[in-house]
Amino acid sequence: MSTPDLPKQYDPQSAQKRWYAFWEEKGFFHSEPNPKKKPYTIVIPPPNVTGALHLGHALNNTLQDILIRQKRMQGFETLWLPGTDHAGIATQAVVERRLLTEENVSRHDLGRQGLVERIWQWKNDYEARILGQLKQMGCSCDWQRTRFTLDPVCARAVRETFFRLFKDGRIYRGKRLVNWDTFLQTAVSDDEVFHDPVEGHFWYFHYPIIDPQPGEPQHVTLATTRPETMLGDTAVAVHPDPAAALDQAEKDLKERLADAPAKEKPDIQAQIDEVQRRRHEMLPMLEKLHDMAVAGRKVMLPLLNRPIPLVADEWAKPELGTGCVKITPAHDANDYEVGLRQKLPMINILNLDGTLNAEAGPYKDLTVMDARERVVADMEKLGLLEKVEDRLIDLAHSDRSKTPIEPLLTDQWFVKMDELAQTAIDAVQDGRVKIIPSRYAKGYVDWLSEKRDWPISRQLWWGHQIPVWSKRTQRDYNIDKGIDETDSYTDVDITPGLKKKFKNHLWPQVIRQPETGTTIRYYCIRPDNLELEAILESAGYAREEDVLDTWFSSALWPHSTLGWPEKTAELGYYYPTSVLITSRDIITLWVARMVLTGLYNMGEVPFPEVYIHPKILDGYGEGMSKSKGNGVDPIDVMDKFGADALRFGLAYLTTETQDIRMPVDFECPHCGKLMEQTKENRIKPRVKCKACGKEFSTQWAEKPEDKALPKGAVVSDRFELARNFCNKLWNASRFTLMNLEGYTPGKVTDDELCIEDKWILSRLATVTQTVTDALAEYRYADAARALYDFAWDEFCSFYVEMAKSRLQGEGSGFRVQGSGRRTTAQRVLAHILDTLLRLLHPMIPFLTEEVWQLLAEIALERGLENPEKAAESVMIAPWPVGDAKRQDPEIEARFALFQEVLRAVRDVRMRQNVPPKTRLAFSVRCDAERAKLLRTMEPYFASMAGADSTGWGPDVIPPALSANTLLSGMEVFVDLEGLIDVGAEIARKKQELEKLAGLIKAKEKKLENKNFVDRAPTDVVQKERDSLAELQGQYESVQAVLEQLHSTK
RNA sequence: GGGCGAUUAGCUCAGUCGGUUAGAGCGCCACGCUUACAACGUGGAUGUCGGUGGUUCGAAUCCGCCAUCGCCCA
Repeated sequence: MSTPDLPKQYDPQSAQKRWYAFWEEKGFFHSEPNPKKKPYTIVIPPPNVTGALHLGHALNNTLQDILIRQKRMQGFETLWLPGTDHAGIATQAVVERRLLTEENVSRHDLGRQGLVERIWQWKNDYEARILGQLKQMGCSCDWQRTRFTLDPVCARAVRETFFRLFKDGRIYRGKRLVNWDTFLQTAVSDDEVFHDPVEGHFWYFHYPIIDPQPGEPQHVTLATTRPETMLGDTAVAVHPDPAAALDQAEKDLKERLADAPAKEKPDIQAQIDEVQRRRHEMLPMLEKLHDMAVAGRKVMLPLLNRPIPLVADEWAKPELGTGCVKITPAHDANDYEVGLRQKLPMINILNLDGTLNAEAGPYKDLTVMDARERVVADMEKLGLLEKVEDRLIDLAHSDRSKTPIEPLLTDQWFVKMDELAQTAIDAVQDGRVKIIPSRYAKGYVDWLSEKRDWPISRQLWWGHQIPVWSKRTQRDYNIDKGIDETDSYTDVDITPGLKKKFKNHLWPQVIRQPETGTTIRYYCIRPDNLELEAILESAGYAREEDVLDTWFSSALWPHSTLGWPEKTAELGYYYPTSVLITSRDIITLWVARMVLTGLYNMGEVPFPEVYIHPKILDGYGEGMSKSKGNGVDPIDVMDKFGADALRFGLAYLTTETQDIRMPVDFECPHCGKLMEQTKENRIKPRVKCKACGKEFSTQWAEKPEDKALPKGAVVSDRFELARNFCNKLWNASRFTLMNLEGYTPGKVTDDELCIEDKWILSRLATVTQTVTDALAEYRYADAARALYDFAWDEFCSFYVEMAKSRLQGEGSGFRVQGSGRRTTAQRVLAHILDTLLRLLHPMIPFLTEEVWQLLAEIALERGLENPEKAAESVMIAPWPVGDAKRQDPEIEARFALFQEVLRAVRDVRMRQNVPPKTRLAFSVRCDAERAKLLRTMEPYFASMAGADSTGWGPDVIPPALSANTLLSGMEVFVDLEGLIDVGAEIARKKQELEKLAGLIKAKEKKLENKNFVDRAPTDVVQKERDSLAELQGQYESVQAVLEQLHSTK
C-alpha cells in the first residue's frame, strides 16, 4: 500500500488479522530458557472452560499482555504461559444440564466414562474458543506451552503433591456438613449457593420429659422450620446460664438504644421489654431445665421414641424462641458444632437423592417434603403440636439446580492447614510476596489466619480422581475417624516384597470404625505406578470415586505448568514467576493456595508480586453477568471498536480504586445507534430502538419470532475515547508517512533543531520516563493518560501543526531558511513517531505494528544521534529510554508562553465570531525577554491562529479598538477595527471584572489575616502577594479596556 | 455484625507533599469539511468536591461521626 492510498480511517480488523499471523509465524511469542537474558514470566490465571471470556477476562489479559510486551521490548526473556482450568463443578453442571435439556439423558444414563467424554468434547470446543478470543485480543502468549489443569503434565503434579501431603500426614479424612444438592446429588460450595426468602412456618413441638419429678415440667417446647429433621435429633439444648444470658442480651440492647437513631428506638425498646418479660415468665423454667441437663436427665424423642439427653450449651438462646433448641448435628451447621462440643451421636437421616433413609424409621423412603407433612400430622395426632406460625425463611438454594439445599454430614478429604497456612502468611508478612494494592494483604492474612482445614474432595466425575485406594464395600457417610499411624504395613493383602519394591510410591492410612469393629485401609499411590494400581485393584481395593477440588490443581499452576515434579530446564529458569495478575475475588481461594503449595513443593514463593486489578461493573454499580443480561462481550467490543481500542480503553480505566464502572448500551443492529441499557430492558427478549423505532432481539430471545429479529450487541460507549484515540494516531501517522517523501537518515545536531523540535523532544523524554515508571508500578491508567495527552495535545496539536511549514517547503509561504530544514523536520518527525509507536505498542499492538511496517518502507533507518535500521517488528524493538539530557524545562516554559498567547488570540476570534479566513492583527505587551522569544514564533501565529503580529514588548500601545486578554505577565491585544461586536465584548468584560473583584477580595482577606501572614511559610505568603498584585493589574487593564469600549460605542 | 472501597461538572473519572482561579473525556452550546484526521479542529458554558464536626493560618486532600452505594467475610 503506498502512503497516499492510506484510508482516512483506521481499519482495525485487517490489521489484527495480518499482524497476529505475522508475529506467530516469526515465533515472537515463543520463549526458551536463555541464560544470557533475565527471565520475565507470567502464568495466566487460567480461564474456566465453562464458557467464553467476558470483559473481566479481557481486562485481566490485557494488563498481562501490556507488561509482557513491554518487558519483551526491555530485553527480558519473556514467557507468558497460557492455559485453561477444568472448573470441576461448573463445567460438569453446564454439560449435565445441556444433556438433560437437549437429549434428555442424565449422567447416570451415560455412566462416568461416558459423561467425562462428553465434558472433554465441551472442553475442547470452549478451550479453542477461549484461546481464539485471547489471540483476537492480541495476547502474546507462548501457545506452544499451553496447559490445561487436567492435562497429563498438570495431572502428574497433582498426584505427586497429593502423595507428598498424604505421606506427610497433611491429608486426612473427616466429617463435614456440606451443602447437598439432592437434584444433582453432589455437594456444592458456599459460593454456589444463593439465599432466597421463602414463605414457611415455625412449628412448636413438645418433647416429653422422661420421668418428670415433682415440680418439673412435663415437656420441653421446641420450635423448628424443618420438622422432619427431628428424626435426626440427638439432644435438646438449654443455655448453661440463662439468667446471665438474658442480662447480657438486655445490656447489649440498652447500649444500642443509647446511640440508636430515633426511628429505631421504639423497636429496640420493644426488644428490651421482651427480654424483661422472658425473665419473669420463662427464666425459672429454663433454670430448672438447666439443672435437669446437668443432672443428666433425658427427654423422649416422639415418633421414634428415642431417649435423647438434655444438654447445657450456649447455642440455646434464652432471648429467642422457646429458649430451648433441638439438636440435629448431621443436618445443621450450628447443631453440628453443638454435637462436637457435647459429643453427641450424629445421625444422618437422608439418602443422597433427598429421600429419608432407614434412620427415619417409618418415614423411610419419603421425600423431605412428604416426611415433613407426615411428621407434623403425626405430632398433632399425639397432641404434641403446640402451634404453627407463618414465617419468612431465608432458604439456601443450589445455584446449579435451583433446588433447596439440604445440609448433610459427609466424609470428605481435607488438607491440614495449620502449618501450611502459616508459611503463606509469613511470605506476605515478611515481604517475599508483595500484594498490590497493599490493602488486599489484610484479607489474605485474615483468611489464612483462620487456618481452617481445606476440604478437597468433590462428589463429581469431572476432575482429578483422588489417588487413594481402599477396601470397602459401600460409600458410608456415617463412619467415625481414628487414624492410627503405627498400624502401617500390616495389611495381609500387600506382601512385604511389594512394599519393598514400591517403597516411597505407596503410603497407607488406616481408619478404624469402632462402632462396627472394622478397619478401612487406604493407600495413596504416586503417579506412574499403573502396575501397583493393578495389584491393589486385583486385591480388592477400589479407587476413591471423588475428585479433587479444582483449586487443588490451580494451586500448583505456577510450577505444574513448568513441568514440576520433573526438574525441567523451564522450572529452573522461569520459576519463580515475575508477577501474578488477577482479580480480588480469588485472593484467598487461589493466590493464597499458590503461595502455600509453591512453598511446599518448590521451597520458594511462586511470584514476588501480586497485582490485583479492578472489577468491571455496569452503570448501576452491579457486577456484570450473563444471567443479568448486562454482560459485555469483548468480541462485540472488538467488532465495533477494534482490539486496540478495547485494550487501550481498559488500560485507561485501570486506576487504583476498586472498580470500573461502565454504563452498558444496546447497539441497534438497524441504525447502529447506541441505546442505554436499563434494569427494565436488559431482561427483555426484544427491545425497540429509540432512534429508529425498529425492534431487535437480545440474549433472552427464545421464541422463533424474537429470534428472527437481528440481535442487538451489548457494548459500552466508554470505548469510544480509545477508538477515537487510535484513529487520531492513525491519522498523525498518515500525515507523517505522507510527508516523508525524500527522507534520508542522518545525524541531527542540536543547532539544527528548532524550538518546537527541542520542545517535543523534551516532552517525549519526560513522557517516556513517566510511562516506564507508571508501568513498573502497575499504574496503567497513568501510563495510558500520559501517552494519550502527549500524542494528542502535544504531538498532534502542536508539533505536527508546526512541522508543516518546514515539511511543505517553499510553496507554503512560510520562511524557509536553508535546504536542511525539511530534512531535519523529517528526521525529528520520524524519530518521534518511532518512539511513540514503541511506547504505545504494549497497549495498542496492532495499529503500532501496522504503522511501524509502513514507516519502515519509507524510513527504515531512524534516530537522531545514530540512525539505525528499525527492528523487523515493533514487538521486538527496544523499549525507549527517557533521555534526561533532552529534558529542557527552559524550553518547555518558553513554549508554554507561546501556547498561552496563541490560545488568547484564538479565543478572541471565537468570542468575536470572526470567520476563520479573516486575518487578525494582534500585539502583545510584555517584557523584552518574552518579546524576543515570541517574535520568533510569528510564523506559527500566522499559520495556527491566522493572526499577524503588529508589535511586541513593553511599549506596545493597544489599538484604538481592541479586545484584550490578560495572561500572567502579558497582555494580548487583538485589533478589532471593523470586526467587533462591542456590546458582547462589554458584557464579557463586565463579567470578567466582577470575577476579578471577587478574587481580589478573597486574596485581600487572606493577606489581612495576621495568622496567615505570621504562620504560613514565607514563600506561600509571597506567592499570594504576587498573585494579588497580578490580579489588581489585571483588574486595572480590564477596566481600561472597558472604558475604551464604552467611549467608542 | 466485621473488613475493604467509593461518593468531585448531566455521565464516566483524574486530582502528587494540605496552599491551583479544582481538571480530562463524553455530552451540551457556537463557529468551521483550513490538502493527517468530522472517529476532526477552534473556542465556550457547567462544581455547596455526599453531609457534618474537628485539626490547621489554610482542607476536595488529614481525623471523628453520619448517609448512600458496591465488594468480601461470617
